[in-house]
Amino acid sequence: MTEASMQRITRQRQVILETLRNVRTHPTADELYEIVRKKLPHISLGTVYRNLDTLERCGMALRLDRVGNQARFDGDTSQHCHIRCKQCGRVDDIFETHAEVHADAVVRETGYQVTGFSLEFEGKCPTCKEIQDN
Amino acid sequence: MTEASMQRITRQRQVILETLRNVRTHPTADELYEIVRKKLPHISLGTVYRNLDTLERCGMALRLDRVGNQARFDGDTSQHCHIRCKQCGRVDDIFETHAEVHADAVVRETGYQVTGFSLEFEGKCPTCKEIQDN
DNA sequence: CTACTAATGAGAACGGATCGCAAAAAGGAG
DNA sequence: CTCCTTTTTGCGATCCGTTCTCATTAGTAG
Ligand SMILES: [Zn+2]
Ligand SMILES: [Zn+2]
Ligand SMILES: [Zn+2]
Ligand SMILES: [Zn+2]
Repeated sequence: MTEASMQRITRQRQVILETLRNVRTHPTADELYEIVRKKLPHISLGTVYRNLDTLERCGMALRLDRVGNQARFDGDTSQHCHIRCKQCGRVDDIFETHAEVHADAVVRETGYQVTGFSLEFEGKCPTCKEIQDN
Repeated sequence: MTEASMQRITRQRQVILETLRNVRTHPTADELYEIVRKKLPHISLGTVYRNLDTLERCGMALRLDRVGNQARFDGDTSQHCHIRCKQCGRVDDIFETHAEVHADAVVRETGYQVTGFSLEFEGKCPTCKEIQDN
């Protein structure tokens, strides 16, 4: 399912995607809901969840699986990885991947049919680092 | 908090840790609960959760976050990574890491104080692969 | 043994995510 | 435009993994 093949382009779907693409924060569903509500005050949280799900299945958004206890979403579907602040939960992008990973060796070791991998960094974000230092 | 400094060594705690260490499946809390119940029929699920939490804080167990919608736990705290079957959720170990990751470059790019990273593979496990082929 | 405190069992509560359903909206045909 | 069909929405109920509460139990020091 692609953007073109999505059967209805509703105002809600449009605004949700637009908002997700214009934000760099990898928001949770309810964070996105709060932002979208400024444009569509009567939208429901369920609609946000449903559309995020649809967008993910269309390959137009990514679900960052349970970084913390809530799912986060990413409107940038290009290849990049993430770093998460252990203290405040903030998630930032890492576009230059300074890593070399050999999946073929994993296949030999495990017998799995490997379809991908995710490399995620964790640490303390600049803001939390500064707060700690004071 | 270390093993020695844990204030009480209860039978429940003992059995939970023992069971977790003797299992290779990276069980969820309720899977572990079912196994432990065979030895301690009156243990409660809450106790399993509480002790897994304690063990994690003592560095005696690992919580594998964001594998599916349930947390999974690992009694092997040595350095290794995991591969997860997208179809059935099974998690296996990968002890030989065929990957080279440069965290220092990430520090430069993001300004984070990087404390670690996790590399997780995903794919289809041997069992699910065979089922599909038939 | 007693006294003190941590841990347990049972169940209620919490919270993120999903579901069910009637109403609304989108799109197509004429 | 109207009429009809199908998708989507809003809203509330529900699910389910996890955490919390609290009276009771049990580990440990002395
Ligand atoms: Zn932070
Ligand atoms: Zn991103
Ligand atoms: Zn499998
Ligand atoms: Zn493991």
